[in-house]
Amino acid sequence: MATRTARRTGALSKERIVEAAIGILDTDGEGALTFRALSARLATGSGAIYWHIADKQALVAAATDHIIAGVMAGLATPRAPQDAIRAVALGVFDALDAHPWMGALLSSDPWQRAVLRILENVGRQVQALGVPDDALFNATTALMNAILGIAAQHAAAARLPRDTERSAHLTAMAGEWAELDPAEYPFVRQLAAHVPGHDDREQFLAGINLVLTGIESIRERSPR
Amino acid sequence: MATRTARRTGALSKERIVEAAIGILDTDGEGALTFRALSARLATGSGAIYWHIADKQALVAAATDHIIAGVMAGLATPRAPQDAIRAVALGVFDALDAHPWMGALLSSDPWQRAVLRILENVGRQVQALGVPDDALFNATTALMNAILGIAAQHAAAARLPRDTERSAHLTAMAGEWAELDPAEYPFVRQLAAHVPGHDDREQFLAGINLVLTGIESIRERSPR
DNA sequence: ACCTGAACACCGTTCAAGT
DNA sequence: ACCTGAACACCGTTCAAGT
Repeated sequence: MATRTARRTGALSKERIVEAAIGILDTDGEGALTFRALSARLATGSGAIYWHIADKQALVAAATDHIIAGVMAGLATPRAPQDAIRAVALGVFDALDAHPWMGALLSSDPWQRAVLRILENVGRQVQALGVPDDALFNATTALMNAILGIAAQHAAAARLPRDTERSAHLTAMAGEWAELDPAEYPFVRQLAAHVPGHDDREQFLAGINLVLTGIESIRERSPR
Repeated sequence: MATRTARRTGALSKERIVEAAIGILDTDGEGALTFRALSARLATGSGAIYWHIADKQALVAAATDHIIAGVMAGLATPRAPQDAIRAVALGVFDALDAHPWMGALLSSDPWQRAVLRILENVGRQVQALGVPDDALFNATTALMNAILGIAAQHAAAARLPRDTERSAHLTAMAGEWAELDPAEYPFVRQLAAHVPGHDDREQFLAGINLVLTGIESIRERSPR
């Protein structure tokens, strides 16, 4: 009887759990992901989830990995390594835009699976760029810092609950910045004035390009 | 009667609370900082703290700011902007080594006070470097990413409870890395082989220098 | 083997009541 | 104005019991 496993449109599985978690995170934010909410959505007991996943951290890590794996698989692979690196970076940027809750994990756990996926992809391209072995680690880390730095910014934005509260928080922050002692914080105040008008994505790409320029100049310095 | 305010070696204050919090965080890690533990250490009621500080996030932010402010104040200011930038970066690095729990906040809240302090300091030096206005923001952000990237790494390390558990976790992680499919993760595996032997601080400084090189090459490209 | 859901051991935060 | 500490409204996780 094949109906046995189909009792509830298929039994619980790690994949089903991860997909449900992503649904909650995307719709209601990271604060809404609790084992109670998750088990309600899956029409199961709250303890059942632990049969398939170790704990909450593993759950969020699996959700993040699920999305990053999809991004990496869907990437076009351009001829030039520089373009490939930009493609990876923008892929992560756009994924963060759609799933800002990933920022918290990506920027706080440097050795988890999703980060290793990005690292592998970036590292290979840096290698293809002809960067000498002794600079390979530094160059790749600098690019990862640029990518994960934007993850941190999305994480910060994701922590603000809802749109209304979000804009309230933003204006409160802008007010706080304006009140910074001009004698003590001239640079930050000058920078803050430029923030409202700028395009995040373009800004991010410019940061990646700056690091690429730096890597290039190292390569020129020690040819072969 | 002057004895009135001295009832309990001085009344509660934000500063006393922050210092007690730092004590707990340094000794027992971020997991140990609870309002119950904190109020016990201060010999007060758990609700009393809320009279002086808004909530837990504000408490950790104040603790981080307290330490970073001290670091920035104690900095020697070298002649060359590059040296000044390196001094700021290493100051933050060493503070993170002594107080790894700061990593979580520094790497996750880009607009909090402690981060603004670092940003102000770095930004001024980048300006002194003669970087043109249109590249100023990018150059400073790239340096901040390098500094806050190391904060994230310290945060990850700080989350591991005690030394015994820590080394167990590290070997478990090394084992996990070794088991990564060699066909899928050649770069990560190659990099992992180099990790055990390397000096964190030196590595960090090399990353800062790479970004400085990149900034230099931008400056050369568009003089004045 | 897989699932249930009550129970456990915590949290941060609030607030009526005190001084 | 400042402090007390019980109470509230949650959490993640465990585990005896079921199928």
